[in-house]
Amino acid sequence: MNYWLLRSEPDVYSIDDLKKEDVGMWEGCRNYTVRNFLRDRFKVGDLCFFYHSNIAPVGIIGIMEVVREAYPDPTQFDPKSEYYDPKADPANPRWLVVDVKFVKKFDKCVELSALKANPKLASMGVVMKGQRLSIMPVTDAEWTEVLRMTSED
DNA sequence: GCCAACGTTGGC
DNA sequence: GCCAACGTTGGC
Repeated sequence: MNYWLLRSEPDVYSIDDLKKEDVGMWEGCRNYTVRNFLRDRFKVGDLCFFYHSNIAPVGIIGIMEVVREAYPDPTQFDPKSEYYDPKADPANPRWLVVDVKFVKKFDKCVELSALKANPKLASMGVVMKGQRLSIMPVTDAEWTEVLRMTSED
């Protein structure tokens, strides 16, 4: 199984929104690298960090689990959606989603500044400059280390 | 709101 | 297939 980090702006979709729904569709990814992760590497049972971007505090706020593997993102065909893609072909969809289930919300956000300050996480995608993917793989070691940080004071 | 960095597009 | 221009992202 794999570990992932999924970014979302809480304005658009927050961990509290996911908690309310319990199972949510991770919609709106419009990047081919991310699409390929979803298509090729996301498996049921994979665990994901939920990362809040753009609004303070920026950082990892909880955990979710993949409960359904990749299928076509319905928003690409919906002209009313902000994710509508006029070039998307229903016979050969470009964009995919997975379903994720709420697992837990951390008592305290593991902030980006704390991630950056931890030398063990120096190679973690999210702390690296210019790394803008909304979905990134997380290594076993990084996963364990971030979890350890949630129990720090 | 700014800016750096990167992905995507389109002309050639 | 290259590459410049443009758009978008995300942290601050």
